[in-house]
Amino acid sequence: MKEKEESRSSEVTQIMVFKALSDPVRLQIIQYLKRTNHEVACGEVGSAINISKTSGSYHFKLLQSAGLITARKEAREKYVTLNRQTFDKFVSNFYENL
Amino acid sequence: MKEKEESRSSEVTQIMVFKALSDPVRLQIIQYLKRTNHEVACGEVGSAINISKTSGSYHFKLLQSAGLITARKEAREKYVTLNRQTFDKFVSNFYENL
DNA sequence: TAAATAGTTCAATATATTTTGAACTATAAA
DNA sequence: TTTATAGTTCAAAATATATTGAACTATTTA
Repeated sequence: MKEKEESRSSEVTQIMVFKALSDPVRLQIIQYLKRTNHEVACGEVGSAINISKTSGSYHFKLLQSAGLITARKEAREKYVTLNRQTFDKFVSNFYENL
Repeated sequence: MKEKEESRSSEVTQIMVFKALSDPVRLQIIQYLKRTNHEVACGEVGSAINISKTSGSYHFKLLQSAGLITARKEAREKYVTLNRQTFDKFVSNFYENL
């Protein structure tokens, strides 16, 4: 039987994931998202952790392309949330999958 | 009761660990070390994955300071091995510990 | 001793990542 | 319909990482 295709949004690699995780700003974003534990607008996160919107935009995009967050655009705002699947697949099981 | 001190070799942080893991050369080193599953000299790893000794030296040092490998110097050679503890603490349990 | 081997250090270069502000798009509110 | 808000894009600048070769230390072998 054919392997189930990961409905990959343009291919996430192990390195993309670790690179995304190796920045203090992005770690703060992730912590914030885990704490709130529900969709939040980028702007809310950004002001909570005190970064410019430009910088926020950069970091959210990077987290998204690493598959660590999913985003939904509603009108003016972009709501983001953690994507557990990627953490499970690339982080928690990293060693075993090596 | 006082917390047990992590006999830390000059403090490993979450970010150091992820930074160390977000490079293709270092991932190859780690894969090699996991496969061999016992002490190996840096030179052996280096030639297996085809990198210069200077580059090897750089990457092994970085992996070491991130606590991902431990090293033992015997005469001319430096034997390295993976340090499971760091993987467990900072990688496998990353999400839970956030 | 001389030559070879394993690794480190250094400074230079190359490359990648992050931050910034200005200009932009799209939606919402006055 | 102007003004405000949320977010993006761009190019420039700042900063951080990685690669290189030459010179080095220490150990081993001839």
